[in-house]
Amino acid sequence: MTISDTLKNWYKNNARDLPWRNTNDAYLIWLSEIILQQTRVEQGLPYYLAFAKAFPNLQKLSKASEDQVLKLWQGLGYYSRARNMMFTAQQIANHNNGIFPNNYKDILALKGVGPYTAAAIASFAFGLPYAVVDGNVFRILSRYYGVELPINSTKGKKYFEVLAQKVLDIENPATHNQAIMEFGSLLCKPKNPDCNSCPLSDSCVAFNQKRIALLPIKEKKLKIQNRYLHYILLNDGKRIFIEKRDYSGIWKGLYQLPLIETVENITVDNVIPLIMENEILKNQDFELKEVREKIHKLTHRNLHIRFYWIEIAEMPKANYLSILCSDWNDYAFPQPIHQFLSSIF
DNA sequence: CAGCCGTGGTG
DNA sequence: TCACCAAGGCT
Repeated sequence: MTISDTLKNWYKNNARDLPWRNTNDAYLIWLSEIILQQTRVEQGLPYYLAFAKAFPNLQKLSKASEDQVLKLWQGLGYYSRARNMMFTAQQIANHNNGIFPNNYKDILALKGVGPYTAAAIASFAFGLPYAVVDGNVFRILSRYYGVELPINSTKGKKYFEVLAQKVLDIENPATHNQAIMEFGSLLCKPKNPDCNSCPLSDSCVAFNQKRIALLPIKEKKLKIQNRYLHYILLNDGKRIFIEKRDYSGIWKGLYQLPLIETVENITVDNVIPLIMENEILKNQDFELKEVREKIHKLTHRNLHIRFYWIEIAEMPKANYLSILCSDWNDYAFPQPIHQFLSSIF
């Protein structure tokens, strides 16, 4: 019994029934893999179902509007994935006769597709012998073989790539890849792995040396910085202003309320003059109805967000998109803004 | 290549 | 509570 045999045998008895495992359609497999990047199955599943329904094939996706795609992607995070997916769909539709590339090199060349996703698509859709190396694989291999190289170092990544490829069952790459990831996801978990029922524990270096909790090793901690965002909900009873974010920084291409960003965490009283200086409220009478605060934590930022709910007699002329309050949910908003608007309207 | 890019679950 | 981190990739 190889480690792959054990994993596949375990998988046969423990696999979840997931929709992208019941198809050989490269488009649907690609869609699922993009959605699942840095995303839990439970979180990505409803998005996959919605996308597969709205865009059952690559042609349909290639003709979609960016706003439509971003609206479907709303709440999933890492919004560049959605834009890269559109770019790739259009490229394949327009320059490759709509035919999804069927070899590793060409799959890897697609925008938004890196080594992991290329190996996943190549093996699941085309049965090609490429080992996936994701967070699960890092964890399983580092524990089973007792590898102490940091998984986020160049040296470590290279080492685990080679090791994963060596362990791969080249006769059954698709099943092997599904099995090793499912095993890592359900049994060999980051915390409290179920070593008591693990079929590999006898020969697992980390288990035998009681170092399960110490592996895999990850170096460096990223520093979390603060940002201070002041969003203005300007409302005349019928309409509000919104705008589309640009394609730099967070929340690329999503919509937001008129924004003032400050370098420091200044008080509400000190923000009011800034609001009054803003083009949309210059020389206007307005009433500040309510201020709400929320700290929105990203992986690498703490966003200190304040919403200023301002009532005004008549919407001024301004370089914003004026929409009906009742239509607010037609637009893709970042999660904190979506939650705020959802509590208002 | 180190920093950037979301959201939500977990212990 | 809070650090960790999940089927990573881009620049």
